[in-house]
Amino acid sequence: MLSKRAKYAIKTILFLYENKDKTPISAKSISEQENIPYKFLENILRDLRTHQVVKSMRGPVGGYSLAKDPNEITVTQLMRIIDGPVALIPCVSEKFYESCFECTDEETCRIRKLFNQLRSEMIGVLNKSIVELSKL
Amino acid sequence: MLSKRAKYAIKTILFLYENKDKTPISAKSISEQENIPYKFLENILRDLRTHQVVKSMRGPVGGYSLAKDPNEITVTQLMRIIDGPVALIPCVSEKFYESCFECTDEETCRIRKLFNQLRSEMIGVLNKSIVELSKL
DNA sequence: CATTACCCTATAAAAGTTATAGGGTTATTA
DNA sequence: TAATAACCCTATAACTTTTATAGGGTAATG
Repeated sequence: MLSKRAKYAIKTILFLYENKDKTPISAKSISEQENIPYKFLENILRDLRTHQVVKSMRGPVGGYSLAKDPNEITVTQLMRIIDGPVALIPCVSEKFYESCFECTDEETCRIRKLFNQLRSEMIGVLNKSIVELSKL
Repeated sequence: MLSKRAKYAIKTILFLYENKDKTPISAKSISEQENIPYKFLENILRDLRTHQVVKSMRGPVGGYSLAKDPNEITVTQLMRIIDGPVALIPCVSEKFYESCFECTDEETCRIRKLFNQLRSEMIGVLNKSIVELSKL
């Protein structure tokens, strides 16, 4: 399951994109309009900032705006930043690989083959940019 | 992420299928050969039995065997029995639908559209039978 | 220089995952 | 017919992750 954190992150980025003429937008404002607990949102925004998806301005009239071309921001990226691996088992993850100690041989593991194929298909769907997502 | 429970379930069913000439097979034997904690396995087997994927025989020389044609047992089924929904958000789940109260309108929600498409693709990959999985 | 809004660390409440404990019941087979 | 092997069932413990909340610090605008 997608975590609420990740869902909030996607909603936040979509919101910033669709209101990019009004930026920067305060966390408080995002929180109210998207129904995201304020302090929880701040925490998420910090992650997004660390990963340079979002940039911030301090002081009154400060707030957040996208740090890069929205065509370059994908759902996959956001999921990886917030939730970690897209893959359903760690031994087929591209960015967060870990051997799963249950299986003795990765080369012949059928479960691994199936979930590797699954990961490919998932990324095919999720590699949509925020611009594309906005048009759905 | 796939839970260990689900992974154990898949391994168990695959094991029963590939040793179907020797059935019934005791939980103890499965536990040892597949490296699954015995009591945990019993618990998983109970779920599988309840859902008629597996049947059991008591007494000495008792154990477990597949309750139906292995061509009819799919990975999707096992995942649903053990982990619940395949979908990554509840509002697009076929078997475990729940409205996600964050979004106001399901019809227009773009996140929903994307994850609905994702679920379709996932099921396309995961609807493999144990027989097919065995051949991978 | 007061206000607004971002910034940061710590921690708590709740839920989910991964088992473990301890015993009860059934059916085979010696 | 009794010992034994194996399934059956409930409860709960240990651990991790998720979902926040608290409380204050820091920068920049008007």
